[in-house]
Amino acid sequence: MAADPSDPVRQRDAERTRAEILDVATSEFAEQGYAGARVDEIAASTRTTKRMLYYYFGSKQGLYVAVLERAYVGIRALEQTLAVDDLPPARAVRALAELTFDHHESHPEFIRLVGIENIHHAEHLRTSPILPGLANPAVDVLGRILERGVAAGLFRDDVDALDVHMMISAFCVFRTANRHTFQAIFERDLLDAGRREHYRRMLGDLVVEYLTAHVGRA
Amino acid sequence: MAADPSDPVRQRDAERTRAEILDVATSEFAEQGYAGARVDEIAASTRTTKRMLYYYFGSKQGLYVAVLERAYVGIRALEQTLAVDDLPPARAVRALAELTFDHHESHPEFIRLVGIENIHHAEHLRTSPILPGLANPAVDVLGRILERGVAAGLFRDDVDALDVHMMISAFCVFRTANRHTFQAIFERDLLDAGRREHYRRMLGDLVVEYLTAHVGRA
DNA sequence: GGTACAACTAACTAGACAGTACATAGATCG
DNA sequence: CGATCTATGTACTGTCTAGTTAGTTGTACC
Repeated sequence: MAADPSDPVRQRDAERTRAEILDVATSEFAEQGYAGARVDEIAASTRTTKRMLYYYFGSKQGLYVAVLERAYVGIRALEQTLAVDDLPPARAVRALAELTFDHHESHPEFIRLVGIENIHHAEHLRTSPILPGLANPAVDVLGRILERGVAAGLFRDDVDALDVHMMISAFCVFRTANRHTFQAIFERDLLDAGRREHYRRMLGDLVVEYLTAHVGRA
Repeated sequence: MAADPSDPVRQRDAERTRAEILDVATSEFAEQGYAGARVDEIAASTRTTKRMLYYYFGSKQGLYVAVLERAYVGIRALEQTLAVDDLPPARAVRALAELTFDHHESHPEFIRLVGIENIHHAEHLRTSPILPGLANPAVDVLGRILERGVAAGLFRDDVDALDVHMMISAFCVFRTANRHTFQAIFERDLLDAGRREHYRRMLGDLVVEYLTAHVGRA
């Protein structure tokens, strides 16, 4: 539906047009994959035309990279709201894990984009000037929590922040990313609302039990 | 390279041709995704022509479903070799987790196919007449181990086999599936040979510590 | 040794797709 | 109130791509 006829006085607004294209492109790429997404389809779902898409983003790939960048930047901004430095270590890891859990659950399109990007060996992510160097608040916070936990003799010391981040991500990403094959094969919907608390606690237990195992005993 | 000229006497062999097409299609689909894979490209990497591909599989989608079916059937067959019923429960779960770990590490194209299938909401998997009903040896074995563990008072009783299977899969799938974005962002190769044992032990610890946490104490 | 069917090939086509040439209209500022 | 630049729209194109048409050749069996 290009050029909405119910809006006869077409206002110019570069930022709005850009943002609208990015919104539509995000869901189209997340839904269809990079190769499966259609530039014409994205343009048609916009109040503007395909020409604008090339005007602002240069190419299909340019648009895709812009979508990826915006998605990552948004998540990193959210991670920065983390304030768990006064919680005891075990409580803090659990809080962080649960924040990741909640975030991934409410941003399935981000998870899908990451999955798609992995299919393409992260080649687009790598070509982005900003993405590879983006700061990682969650991992930094995790690093400080682990330090405190190890210093207090509560946590094991043979893992680093990246390992624990990987554990948490793996659980949360799988639940969203592999939902469909899991349901088709096992007839269990991992995102069923009734199971949500179960999995949330399971993740927290998993991480905390692992970190505190056999420490101070034996 | 259709019609290899170094083989002047072209032998007819339906099974070989079929299998060769499936081999090539498996890597092409795993590498490029469903929409990104090119039928011409698959045909060109075969000793036969595109027409044969349609002769045997009807359509691009038919070929893709056949690839998926063969991949799943292969894995299920491998899972059936599991024999851990005489090991003590904790040892048995660890063995099963490590088998999944090893398997996923050595079959990245299967992991990729599953990821691709999830992008498409498992619609192809669902249309397959055999895939949704395929038996699941790993989950059955896991169920028996958990029963033994709970009965012996060693394991917690608030998880079922599917939950534990999910935990194990999540860890193993993430390591392979998200390898590229993880490396691009954190500069750590999750499949680095030097880290392999670390992650293998980490997975075993994770699952066993979780299952045995607070049981028989408190 | 002929016939019938399965296995196979080459060349083609219609439609889809990313990308573009060219024209024009709103905003901004003198 | 005109010059100029930014934003926008229409209509088009060359190429790629899944799928097909119209056959030919090997092989098993009578």
